[in-house]
Amino acid sequence: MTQLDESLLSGLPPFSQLSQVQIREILDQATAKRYAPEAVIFHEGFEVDRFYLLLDGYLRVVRTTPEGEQIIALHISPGQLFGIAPVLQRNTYPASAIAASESLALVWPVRLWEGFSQTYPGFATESYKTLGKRLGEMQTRITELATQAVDRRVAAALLRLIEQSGRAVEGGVEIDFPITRQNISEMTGTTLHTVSRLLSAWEKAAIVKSARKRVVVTDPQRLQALSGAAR
Amino acid sequence: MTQLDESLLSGLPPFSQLSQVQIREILDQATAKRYAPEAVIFHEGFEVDRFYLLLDGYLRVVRTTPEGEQIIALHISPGQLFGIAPVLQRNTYPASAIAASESLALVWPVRLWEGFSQTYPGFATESYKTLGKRLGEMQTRITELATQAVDRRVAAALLRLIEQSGRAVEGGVEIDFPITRQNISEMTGTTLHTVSRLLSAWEKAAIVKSARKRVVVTDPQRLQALSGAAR
DNA sequence: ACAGAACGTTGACCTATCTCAAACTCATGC
DNA sequence: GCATGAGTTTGAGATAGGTCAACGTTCTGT
Repeated sequence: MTQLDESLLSGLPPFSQLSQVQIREILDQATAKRYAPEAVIFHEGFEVDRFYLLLDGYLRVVRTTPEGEQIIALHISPGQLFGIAPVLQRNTYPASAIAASESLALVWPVRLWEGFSQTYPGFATESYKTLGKRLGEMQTRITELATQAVDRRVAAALLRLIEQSGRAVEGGVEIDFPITRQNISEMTGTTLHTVSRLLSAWEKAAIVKSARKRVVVTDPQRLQALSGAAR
Repeated sequence: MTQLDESLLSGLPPFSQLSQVQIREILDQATAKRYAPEAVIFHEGFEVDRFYLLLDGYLRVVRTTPEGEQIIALHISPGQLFGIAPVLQRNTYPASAIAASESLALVWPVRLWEGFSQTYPGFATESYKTLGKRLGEMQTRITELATQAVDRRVAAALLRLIEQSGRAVEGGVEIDFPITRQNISEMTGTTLHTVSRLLSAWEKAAIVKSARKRVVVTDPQRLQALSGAAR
């Protein structure tokens, strides 16, 4: 196992207030793990035994209905803690995490959580912030699902994706991981067919450009307008 | 201002591990406040300056869309902490709280939060648990909104209501606060018309009995079946 | 006791979106 | 380099549930 470098963590919010020595301690207790696309990192309903930090790649956090339909609760981008169910005093994961692209994460056993939050200033605080953001986002999702038409929801979802995990390419911003029509439909509570039709229409209107598993937003302005943005 | 009695808090989870003396301290810093039905307790987007414990009554936690539509995120029943945005390091409330019935709450200034969580064992932990439950519930809502038909969502919403705030009456369980068709539609992302039609149909089928602002579930079994319950 | 408002019901119609179906296009592994 | 399957596109038809409209019922305040 190669020694991990302190610079991996020093810039990240949960660790930014810590000394080199402290970061070293934290790293020495971590294991680095690599996940292939579509690999399951943890399973909904399973005992919470680890918590994670995503170093590289992207994850989908997914719930599966009794009928086997999936819905994507949120995406995780590099630098974020995830699987932080321990903060909430939960002992099972509320959703599954699946690698959307080749991903690299640090992993700690859950028994270290308590110590980390007590010993390292900012660590607990940052996790709560993360949680607060996610909660807010979920509330927004609920509001959208309850009140907005499909086209708006899809537009809003795409905007959120390029916001959180966009990569500038010539002619626009690309979603930085493989994403299918099906995936997008699972984020917005619709069908892949409807998503396909919308993307086709928007491609004709030069708002997006898409190919198999790839989406580039070329005109965020117009997309924003389509999302019914209130600002 | 009348002196508050320790027994108000001693049975409640956030305080159950505390001594009489500690509970006294906490109470002495609290203000009791009464709210008429439809009174706004705090406003979405406003500066977080207090946190609350509901002693009696029921609240709706509500978000308003730019278009002015409301959606009900959750209900608060007696004994629950609410307005606990400080846990999440937020400085604005993510939603508004509105009294559904005549309600009574204890109120503390937000600056006491830190001290409470550090001084009183179990206080912080319980708030996290509450949060964890709400997060889980929200995820369930999202899943439902994204995948279930309206009748199932309404059935599930009614079941949740009688679960969390049901009162046994002869012939069934009644939702213990005034609730309109409009309210139910705001919980489920539909219209008051559709809710009215569903309730009418279910009344004919002897599953519910309802009157103006009142709903009694007479056959939870059948409602459960309608909700597409997976257990 | 009455007027007005708030809440609820019901019908007719319309349309956004889902379902079903078929065909097309890549990418991958053998 | 070809076959297979995963991902995507597009059409036609069906329908759940929203919209519009009108009316009924119960509560509230004066």
